[in-house]
Amino acid sequence: MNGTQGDISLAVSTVIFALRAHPTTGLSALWIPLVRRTRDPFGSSWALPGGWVTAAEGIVDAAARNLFETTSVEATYLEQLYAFGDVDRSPGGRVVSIAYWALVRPEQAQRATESENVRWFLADELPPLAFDHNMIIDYALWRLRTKVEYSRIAHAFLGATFTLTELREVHEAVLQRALDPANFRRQVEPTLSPTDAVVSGGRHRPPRLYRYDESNGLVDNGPLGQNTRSARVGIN
Amino acid sequence: MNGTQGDISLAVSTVIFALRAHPTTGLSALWIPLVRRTRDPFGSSWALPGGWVTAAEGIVDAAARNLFETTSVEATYLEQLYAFGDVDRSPGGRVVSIAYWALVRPEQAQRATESENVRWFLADELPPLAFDHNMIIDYALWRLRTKVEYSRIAHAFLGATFTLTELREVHEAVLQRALDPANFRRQVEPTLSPTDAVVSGGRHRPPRLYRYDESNGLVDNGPLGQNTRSARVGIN
DNA sequence: GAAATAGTGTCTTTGAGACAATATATG
DNA sequence: CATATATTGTCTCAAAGACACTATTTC
Repeated sequence: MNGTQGDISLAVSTVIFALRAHPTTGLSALWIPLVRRTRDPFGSSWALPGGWVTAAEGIVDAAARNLFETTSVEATYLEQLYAFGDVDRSPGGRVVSIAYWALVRPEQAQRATESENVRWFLADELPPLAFDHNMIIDYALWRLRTKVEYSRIAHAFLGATFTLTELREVHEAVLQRALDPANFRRQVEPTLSPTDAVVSGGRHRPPRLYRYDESNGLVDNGPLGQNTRSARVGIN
Repeated sequence: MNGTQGDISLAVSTVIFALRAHPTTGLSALWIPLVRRTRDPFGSSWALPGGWVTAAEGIVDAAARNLFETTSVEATYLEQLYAFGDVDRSPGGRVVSIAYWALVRPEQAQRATESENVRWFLADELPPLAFDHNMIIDYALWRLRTKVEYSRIAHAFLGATFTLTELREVHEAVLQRALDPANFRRQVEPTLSPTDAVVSGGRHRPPRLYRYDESNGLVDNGPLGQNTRSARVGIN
């Protein structure tokens, strides 16, 4: 038995976050790549990358595939955000969209090169987008900012090793406020493993490099932990 | 343009929580109504109430409708839980289910009378259920228990006015541990409005009745607040 | 006034945050 | 040794929790 519907289309869309310098302040800030639509509805508007779910793939796989196909990016973290299913959210047809949000590292972000159809926008300065995509991004931003405060999600923006200042600057970029270096250190250091290496070259005391203690996951999503995708962090 | 799929069915399922006395301890505990399946797959197994999403209704409306049709219950709180979309989660067909969770008050819970096809189970003592419904319930339980600690969601189990002991017993039932009455009072009292009424009749000092300060919502779901359904609490 | 729950007071511990002080590189 | 950031130390304040104590009703 296959239900009485069949005229509902199922799509996925993904809010992709990466950190880059803010054009005016120079500080690290959140950016999002958007794609230009080529057809109606909302022809030529900017929209979240996404596409249809095929029968042969799970929804999280569909999100990862669409993410890569539209932006050439592979995410280090990918989590379901929310399913949007109001009747009138897509003019001209009934579409239920399952939204995901993703975090990518700077190297990956560079792969989503700007083009006629892909452009990066500051997460807090978006133009009006197609469909309900402004609302979806608002919600993803809220979730990211909330989650940075009670989990180690910030790690997904960084490589395998990092200094405490680098980690702090990720938090500052996401939360949009300065954090006290001394207090920040005391909060996160117990969850980290120091390495033997330091970063020399600056004209000041060289900071130590840390790595995450992999024994605990990045985020506690309860019984759903396994449904969230986290790329393995390189062995070194 | 309608996508390249069309062989994916979209369903909703809802985890309904109500409080009732535990059969052995007598304390308040979480119960869930389940429905017996009548067809394969999983014929005669117990399953979450739910059904197909029709093209004419939003997904949250579909959840509310299925909830009522299968159990005669109207929820005071209804929130989206998660979209489950693994390829193999439903033998014999591709089904993506959007799960919701609901809280109902005791009066409403009584409307879901036991029958051959509807039975209430203790949330922590469930038999093996159809599909991935055990996992869905585990996640709903986790979300409820997490949310009780940082929001006022417990209110959805109670009427318009209540004593602090009644509210504390809701928290205790959900969290499965005793809470100190004095400390509990100090934590929640600032969010409540006292009424002039007290409850007399017990052979002890009569407790005051409180109502919620409606100026703040039950839960902060960020930019999605409006997508969550809360029944209005009666004026009195 | 005995019993039972309602409600208040108080002490301890813990964590967050502000901010001073010390450490160690480079040039 | 001047500079700049790294790292440690210390103080204050607020919230959580344990638990003693007082208040008010019914029987």
